[in-house]
Amino acid sequence: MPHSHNPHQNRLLAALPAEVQTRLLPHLELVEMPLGKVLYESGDAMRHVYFPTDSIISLLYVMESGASAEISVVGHEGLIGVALFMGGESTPSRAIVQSAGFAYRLLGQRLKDEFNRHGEMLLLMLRYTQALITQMAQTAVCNRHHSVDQQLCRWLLLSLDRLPTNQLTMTQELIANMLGVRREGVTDAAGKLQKLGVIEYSRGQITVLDRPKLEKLSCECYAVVKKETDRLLPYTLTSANASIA
Amino acid sequence: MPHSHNPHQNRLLAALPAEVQTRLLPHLELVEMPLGKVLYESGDAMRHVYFPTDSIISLLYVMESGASAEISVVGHEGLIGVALFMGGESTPSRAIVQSAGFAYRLLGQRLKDEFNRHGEMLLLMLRYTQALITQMAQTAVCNRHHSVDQQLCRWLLLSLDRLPTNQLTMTQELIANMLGVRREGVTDAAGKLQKLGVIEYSRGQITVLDRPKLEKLSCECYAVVKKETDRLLPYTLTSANASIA
DNA sequence: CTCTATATGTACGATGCCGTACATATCTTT
DNA sequence: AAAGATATGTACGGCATCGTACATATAGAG
Repeated sequence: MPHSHNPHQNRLLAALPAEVQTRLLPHLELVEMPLGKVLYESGDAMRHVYFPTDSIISLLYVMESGASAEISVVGHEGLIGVALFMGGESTPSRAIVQSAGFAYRLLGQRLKDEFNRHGEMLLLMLRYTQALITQMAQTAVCNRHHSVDQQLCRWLLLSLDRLPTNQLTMTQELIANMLGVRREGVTDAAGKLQKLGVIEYSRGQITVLDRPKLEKLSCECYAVVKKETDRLLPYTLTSANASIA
Repeated sequence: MPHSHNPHQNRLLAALPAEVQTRLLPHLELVEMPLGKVLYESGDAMRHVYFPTDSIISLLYVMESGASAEISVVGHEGLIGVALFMGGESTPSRAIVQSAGFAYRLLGQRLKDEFNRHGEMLLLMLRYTQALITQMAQTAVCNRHHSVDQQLCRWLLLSLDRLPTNQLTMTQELIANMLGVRREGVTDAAGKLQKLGVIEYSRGQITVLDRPKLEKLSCECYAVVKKETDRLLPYTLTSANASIA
């Protein structure tokens, strides 16, 4: 599918004032994001931030035991590398491509240069960071209280929102790593959804057939995150939310 | 215990350059934080930020079902109300006093005024926010993979770090709400720790007798959060980390 | 000093997920 | 077409936690 690439496919880049976009454009580099690529490891100093378009990146925590759990999902609504401008430069998590696609890359220093102009870029990035915080918080809650069945629904919906189609390329093994459960647990949960006619899958290709039912089967966590993300990230930044004062 | 209060008892306030401290001082209001007081509810617009000194505040998520789970703990190392400067003004969580004490309160507008001077205040607040993010992420992981026994240890250590003594005033019922488990589960876990001579408790008074052993019994999550918080929040802000560029 | 509220202890079946083992199905390579 | 690799299906005992019920202990109020 040879479709054209455009920075506006990322919601954050699209929301920036024209002036900022013009300044940044020459520095935005389109990069391919193959499945499984690690953008940074736990503790790595980050050189770039990434604005995904049709790719999905997972923030994954890998424990001493080797077990893992997804902290949050980032797609065209956000960016990878908030630690770069939050001041820490690194985080104790891994950023790994969960669904192949593209992203625009920007040198960290360029972003900071833009911040130092004291314009709207910083404010937008902070708002996005709050959306990310919401997602992490909800992940914590979900891990505590909801069943694997519910969590799978939440996870599928979060992924779906970040893809142009209703098809996910995603093995059950991979999903299990993200949810931090056994692969067999995902098999069971996915089997139930298939039996209900909600999804259809085979060898890593998942098609969502009945999204409304998927939302009904999901826990409240999906809706909370979605609603808050939409609240925090208007498609265009208006003067109303463009000033810190 | 009639000890004197001082804004420097909060690590963030203490780390600010003298010039900023001088400016803020007239606006910092010492307020009492009684156990159970709700600083803000989910969705509330926040008027103030709070810098705890010897109090501990929980960010708690309350689900539709009424079940709850703690997202993060905030004490003298941090502040309550990051959403105020991150741009969202509210969050889908409750801030509730988990351990009584005091805090300094600052009108949100004063904080934003200080931010608009483009000084070090913003940078320090962002660094703290990253520490908070780390704690939330680790909570998510911990909820997924660790036993109630381990989580209780982590939770006691996080609380202990924010108190001046090794005594916590904390019923098992309250701890259960924070961890998002049954009260009986906490009774069991606490009973084991008492049998091991690690803690001693009765009717809401917990004394930690053997902190090293408590750390050994805890999962890695405590150490990860502690280390990252210390990395991100030096006790004094130096020029090395005072500039976004 | 008694009463009552609060805090903690104990028990037990139900359940959801785990660890493990192995079977089956589908794609890829040769 | 055969062989190997990958993905998915199924089964089963084990265990942590849950939901529930009830008992006991301690503090504070009257």
